[in-house]
Amino acid sequence: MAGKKVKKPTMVDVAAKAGVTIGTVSHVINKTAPISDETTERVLKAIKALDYKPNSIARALRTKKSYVIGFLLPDVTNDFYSPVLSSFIDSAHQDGYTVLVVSYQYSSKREEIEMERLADKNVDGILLFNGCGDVALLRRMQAEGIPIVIADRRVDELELPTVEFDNVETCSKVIGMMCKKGYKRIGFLSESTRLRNLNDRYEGYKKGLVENGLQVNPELVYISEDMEMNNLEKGYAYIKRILENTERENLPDAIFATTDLLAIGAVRAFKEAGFRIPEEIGVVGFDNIAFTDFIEPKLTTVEQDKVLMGRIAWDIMKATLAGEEGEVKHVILPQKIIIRESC
Amino acid sequence: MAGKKVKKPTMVDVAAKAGVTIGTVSHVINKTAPISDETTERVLKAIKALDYKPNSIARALRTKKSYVIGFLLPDVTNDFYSPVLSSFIDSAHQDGYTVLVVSYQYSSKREEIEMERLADKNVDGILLFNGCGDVALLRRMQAEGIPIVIADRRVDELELPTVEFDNVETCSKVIGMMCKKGYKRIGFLSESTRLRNLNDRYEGYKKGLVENGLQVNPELVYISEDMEMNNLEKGYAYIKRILENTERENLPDAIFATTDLLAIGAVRAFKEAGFRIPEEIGVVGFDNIAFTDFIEPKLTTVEQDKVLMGRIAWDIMKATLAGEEGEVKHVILPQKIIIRESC
DNA sequence: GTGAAAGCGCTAACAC
DNA sequence: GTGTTAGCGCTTTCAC
Repeated sequence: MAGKKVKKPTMVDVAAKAGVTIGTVSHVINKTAPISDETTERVLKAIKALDYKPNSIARALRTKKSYVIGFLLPDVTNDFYSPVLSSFIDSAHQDGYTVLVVSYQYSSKREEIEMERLADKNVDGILLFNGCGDVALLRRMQAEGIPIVIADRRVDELELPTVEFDNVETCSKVIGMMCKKGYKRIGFLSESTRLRNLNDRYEGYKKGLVENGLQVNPELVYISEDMEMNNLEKGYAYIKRILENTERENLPDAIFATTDLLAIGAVRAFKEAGFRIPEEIGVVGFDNIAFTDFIEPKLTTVEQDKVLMGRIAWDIMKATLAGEEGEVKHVILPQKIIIRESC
Repeated sequence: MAGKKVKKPTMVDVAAKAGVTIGTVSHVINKTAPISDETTERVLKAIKALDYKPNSIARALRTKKSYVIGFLLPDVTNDFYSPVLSSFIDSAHQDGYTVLVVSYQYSSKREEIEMERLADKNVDGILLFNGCGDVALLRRMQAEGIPIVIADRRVDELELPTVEFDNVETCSKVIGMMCKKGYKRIGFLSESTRLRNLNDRYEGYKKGLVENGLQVNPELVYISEDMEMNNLEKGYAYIKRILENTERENLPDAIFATTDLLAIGAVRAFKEAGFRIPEEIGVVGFDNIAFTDFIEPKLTTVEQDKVLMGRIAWDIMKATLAGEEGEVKHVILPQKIIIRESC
């Protein structure tokens, strides 16, 4: 079935048919020299007649531009990353670029390997999404001249353009909001804070407490390193355990969770134990997934505009590609607190 | 910042440094001729010294193989598509291929345009995921010799390899299982059945009823064409409306929903109306998302191995790429009924 | 305005 | 075993 490989027409064929040379054909295609209307017409007609399409590989070899961008991310499946990816692909697309997607599955080793592989594929630029990124490698690639844009993470050591959400600030505001509602013993529920943005949220949490005259109480910091369970179960199991092993007066009066799933799990555990939300315990999640509006009580949470992040990431990439001089761009996107019923 | 473009070493540089010709260099790189150990050594050393990397574009131009596959799907963000994509990328990767991802946002017009664009990008093959696919276009591309594999959809008119889930059979089995539990008025809740696999599920539903001696009752077929709401709200709103407008004896005694989200919405509506599940109303969902195990009662549903689908899709693509003759492959993957508490 | 021709970096057929 | 060389299909400089 394969192999029928009808040889595709090339410029030579078009030139022959139109009675001109390939140089002329190239010029009419790229509008790179003034060609008479009459000749242009003939060439266009030949192109149509043969259904000629320029060979992008040959063009890329000649011009050193492939119009392909590499997008390196931790996991295609993730509800946070995939909308950003999707939006990036769309934006790039509108500018005639196409996107090579590679995932490194949260492995910094794979991340490195894939960075190199992408570079070897001669992509015009690489978007690195939240990698732990070996700084030396990034520096080397930068030196080789391949444009790199970083999303969802800062790289303080390097002059690379970045886009990220304002996690520290937002979380500190969330805590401020919670304090204003009268909560005094605010807990922090999260997966491993080794992930950069989760750690930023932790920083924001602490900052918020301090700014509101509260102390950071290690007993109220619930960080689960368990990688086995999904976040839903994790939040549920964690809170349930706390509820079983803690005196009532030592319990938090509110929980700020770094993920909606975690928060929803926590809500369930609290409800089962007979706590009224938000009266006896306030809960705030993060990300505003569809379920937040559906559970009882509706979850107060933080919304992040992932589509915007994808678009900005592309804008920065485009600017970098165009070789715009001047300041390296660092865009920080705001997040939005959505107040519902749980806090 | 860009533009520093240090000229990368080419084979000529390596050849010069090793004191051989580029042909020899090419041969040691590709092991395409027996080169003496001594020369090989020298070449390798030069390669390392210069940090030479073959230019994939030049190679692609010469060999007509880019080791890039195009993956065209409706939506990167979707929980069904993205795991398949992810698994496909991974598998392809292990064979040295890389994947260009393009989404057509459920628009058959964009689907066509993107197919052509992908072909013009000189990808080695295209995986088309659940498109409505203009048959004429597919036929034309096939004739041009570009390997196409279709996932999640049949194309009866064309000799193209496909992978899909066995929706008809599975759904008919689900209905059989529900009948065996004594349900007699089984409703069907779905989004628009214009989508191929949702329609297949509808066929399976009807087949299951007939096989179990029940009649298809149009009053129990609930298809929502509303595109505004998410499925959670849609399921909830739909069932709520039914509950309000239907006499008790005309209600279904069970619901088979084509999506877990729809089912979860339905469960909520039933519970609010005081129905006991599964005693008074049985509910079955589809897809086995994390929440199914978390709601009350735990949702009976159908699991689909998306990772497997991605892998098989790649296997078929690889075989097609290799130009394997013989039967066009049509792989049909089984789904698995997960019985929990809701039915 | 258009043609001629030199390459982009590589592979592969053919000499020797 | 290794060197030579002809392209792959295109862009682009330079003549005329």
